[in-house]
Amino acid sequence: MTIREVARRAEVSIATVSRVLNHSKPVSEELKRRIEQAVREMGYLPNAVAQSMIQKRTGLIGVIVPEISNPYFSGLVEGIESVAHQHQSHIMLAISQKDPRREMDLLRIFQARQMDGIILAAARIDGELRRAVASLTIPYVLIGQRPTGLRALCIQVDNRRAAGEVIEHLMEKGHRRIGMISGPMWDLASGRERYEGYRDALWKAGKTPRPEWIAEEASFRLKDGVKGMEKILRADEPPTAVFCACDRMAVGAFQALESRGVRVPEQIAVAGFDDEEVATLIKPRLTTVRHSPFEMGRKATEGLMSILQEEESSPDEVIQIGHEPVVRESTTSVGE
Amino acid sequence: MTIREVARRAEVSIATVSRVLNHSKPVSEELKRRIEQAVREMGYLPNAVAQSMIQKRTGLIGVIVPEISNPYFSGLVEGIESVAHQHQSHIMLAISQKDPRREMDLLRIFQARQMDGIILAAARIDGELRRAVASLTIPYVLIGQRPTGLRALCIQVDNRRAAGEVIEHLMEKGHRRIGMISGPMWDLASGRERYEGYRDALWKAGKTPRPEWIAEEASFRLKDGVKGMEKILRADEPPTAVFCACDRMAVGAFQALESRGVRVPEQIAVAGFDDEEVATLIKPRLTTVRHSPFEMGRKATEGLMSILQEEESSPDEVIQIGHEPVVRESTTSVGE
DNA sequence: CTGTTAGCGCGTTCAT
DNA sequence: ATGAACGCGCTAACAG
Repeated sequence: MTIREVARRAEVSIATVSRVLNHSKPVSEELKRRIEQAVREMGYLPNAVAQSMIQKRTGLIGVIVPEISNPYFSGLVEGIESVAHQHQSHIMLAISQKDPRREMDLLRIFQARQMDGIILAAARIDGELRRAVASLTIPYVLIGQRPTGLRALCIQVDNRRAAGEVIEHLMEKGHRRIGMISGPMWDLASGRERYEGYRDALWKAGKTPRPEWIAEEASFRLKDGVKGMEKILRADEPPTAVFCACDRMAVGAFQALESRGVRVPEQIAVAGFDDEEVATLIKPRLTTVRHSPFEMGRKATEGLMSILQEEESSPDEVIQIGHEPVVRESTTSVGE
Repeated sequence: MTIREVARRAEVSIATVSRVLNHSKPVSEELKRRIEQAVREMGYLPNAVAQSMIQKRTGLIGVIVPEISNPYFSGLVEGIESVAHQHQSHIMLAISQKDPRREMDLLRIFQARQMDGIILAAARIDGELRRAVASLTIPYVLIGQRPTGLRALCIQVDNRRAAGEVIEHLMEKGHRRIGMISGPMWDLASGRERYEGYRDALWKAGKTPRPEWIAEEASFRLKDGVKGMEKILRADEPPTAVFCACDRMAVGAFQALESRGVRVPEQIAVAGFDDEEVATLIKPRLTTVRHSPFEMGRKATEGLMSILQEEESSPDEVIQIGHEPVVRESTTSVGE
């Protein structure tokens, strides 16, 4: 079923059919009628692959995320898709499982497949992957981090500042011994930034947290929160408040505290990060930082689209997405 | 950057370059060496769009889901992607927002874009959409439902049976007055199936639930669970156990019960469906039905792939995905 | 083994 | 306003 068959049926040339289909040039009412009828009768659909080849535009955005069963990334993808849809574009979604080699492969594949642009939300962009990104020949946007020495549009949350605000909140509540359950420092860039925000906020207040108050776990899962809190509770003089790198770990921390009979927030205040749905489902409800992965996805895609339209090269810009501390019952206590 | 330039640089014909790149025909070591060197030096990448056009195979699977910020669908997509990846294929992901018109548009677009196959996880497939699916010219797999009069491969959970098992569990616990908080009957197909499983299980046991024990809410969200439970509590003689169409609604039911000082499971037992992560995070932990959206995605894609390879037409088969009731503290009580 | 050529389906000149 | 012919980048069939 090609344009040629439509042309034959309508007894016109393929050029005329193309003109009617694309409204590219005026065509007499008579021929237009015959062509539209033929198209309708045959249920003809233009081959988008052939169109892409000529127009040198696929209307496809390549999206790489480490995982998707995680509200952060699914929200991100939903934001991306919504803007792509507005621009008549579609997304090719690939899940890297945090594997840098797979991420590099995907960059190659997306280039070969002539994506109009790429949105990369990799766990960490450095080493070989950083070089691969740098040598990309198509427009791209980075999510969640700003790799050094890479001119690019980056969309991220100001993790450092947001974490600092949580710590300030805890200090206002009177807490002086504040610990943190952190994920791996070198996995997600945001992990390290949240730790630095914690550290610097204390530092600015003239405090230095004891090493025993800081648990650096192997991943960001719930069980790591459990382990982290258990570790912290073993300190000679445990902290009165603990900041967790993400809500999921905070839930784990809750569980560890509960199984030891430590009450939140009366004995230990707990704060998280991300404001996932679970933050309002557990008791006490969790103080955390709200931000919008959906909005990040939107902004990233809008940025990409404007690059595509204006034919700009990489704008080397960082767009910070808004965040907002949300105070709930898990930190209403006043420390010592 | 085309194959022609590579050929020129290696001083061979484009056909020879193609042969080396695709290992399709033997080429002398000498030429092979020169070509591979040229490819490396130029960083040449074959244009996958041009390849698709010739091979009549894009290596692309179109995936339609109503939403993605929902563990069910993100798990599904992750399963699909994992198998697609094994088969060197990629996925084009589209989010329909449950809009049947958008779903129909997407079917057209996916056909125009020459997808190798389509996986459709629509909320409901009927009316115009059902006709659009039926007239699809490319292989497809349906997720979560079995529309009448449609020969197709369908992957689903046996919602009826699973819901029945939950009810049986409740009856074994001694419950005789069992209610249900259901979502809209005509939105998701699974919603109705779960209700029917509930109804039939009671019917088989010779019981007929009172209408006041059944709350049919407008959607499957948490707040609908709250409303549903409030409604049920207004009954003259409230049930001693309530089955909820999904875990999220069960959480809402928990909240409604808590705000009224009704204790779970001592005064009312509550069960859910889906075994989302939250089921183990709330207290008491939720009795529910575990099944694997990831596995559904895998099975769907494997089915699709075998259709593609064997050139079979629609196999008109229903594959039931395993499920397993998970009994936790929310139903440990013994009813009256 | 290697090179030349003919399309894949379509948009777009260029004549008419 | 319309049609014939070319080419997008590549693979495959055909010669040599």
